[in-house]
Amino acid sequence: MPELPEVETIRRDLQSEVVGRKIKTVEVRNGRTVRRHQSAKHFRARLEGHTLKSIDRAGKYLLLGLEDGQTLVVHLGMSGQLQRAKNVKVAKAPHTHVVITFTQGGQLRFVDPRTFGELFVSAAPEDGQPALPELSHLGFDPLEDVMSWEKFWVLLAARKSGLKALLMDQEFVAGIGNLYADEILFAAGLRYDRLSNSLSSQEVRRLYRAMVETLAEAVKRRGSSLADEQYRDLFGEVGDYQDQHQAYDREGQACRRCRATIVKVKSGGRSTYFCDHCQV
DNA sequence: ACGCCCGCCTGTAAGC
DNA sequence: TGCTTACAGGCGGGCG
Repeated sequence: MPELPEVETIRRDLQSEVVGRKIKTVEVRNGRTVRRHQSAKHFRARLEGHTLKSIDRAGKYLLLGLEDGQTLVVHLGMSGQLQRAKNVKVAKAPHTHVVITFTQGGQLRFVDPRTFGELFVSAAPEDGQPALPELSHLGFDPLEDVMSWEKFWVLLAARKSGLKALLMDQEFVAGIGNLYADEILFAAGLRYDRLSNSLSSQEVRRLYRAMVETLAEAVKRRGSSLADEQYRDLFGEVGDYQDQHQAYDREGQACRRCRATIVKVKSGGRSTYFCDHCQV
């Protein structure tokens, strides 16, 4: 499932691949993907003829800035992929829902079997108005918005939530999903159900450091691709970080730190993997 | 305020 | 072998 490291990997590649390109045509092959818009026609009309100027990221959202101030927002959901097709004649993968054709330089394709992903265009901000009101609910970005651990402690203490639920709450911190929440909590040595207002200063520092370092290392490794997952980068390549996983999808295997057995429980309907010995 | 569940989806895999 | 069920989970909404 694409989380912050996977989205950031795609963002960096998009920067060299599509910035400066002009959109000639947009084909919507599955209207559900552009469900925020009144119609596929409306979505197309806002993009055609415009040039991609910048690529940013907010949590798990990709922000493709256009020269007129609009932003094409992409969320990959569970199974979304962006594919760079240099040649428009290359056969389209099944579940290709949106195809953006550039005036020169091929296509950008959105493929998404489970259709949880979406694309929408956010209007250019009016004078004095904030950009991207659709994403105003997002909390801080763990890689972009650096903060002191003391500030992080204040944020944690203001909540009385289980740590995993809090890490996955996009209004608290943006970009962490089920997989990286488990990896971060393993690295921090903290259980998923520890309450956020129960941490010592040492534990707060460990958690902040684990969050930043785990995500940064996963970006370096171009994200995680598991056997039953869909994640592929812009060029169809898998990531390398799955080899570094300490907890996620390792039920019954030996903890790489203490050799105890990694256990799996359900929490909030989601699978949670942890070491009952290392994580307290 | 918080935990938990559902519905939205499809592909894969386990179970009977 | 073949059908049915479970599971994967991001997100928004609802409920207790």
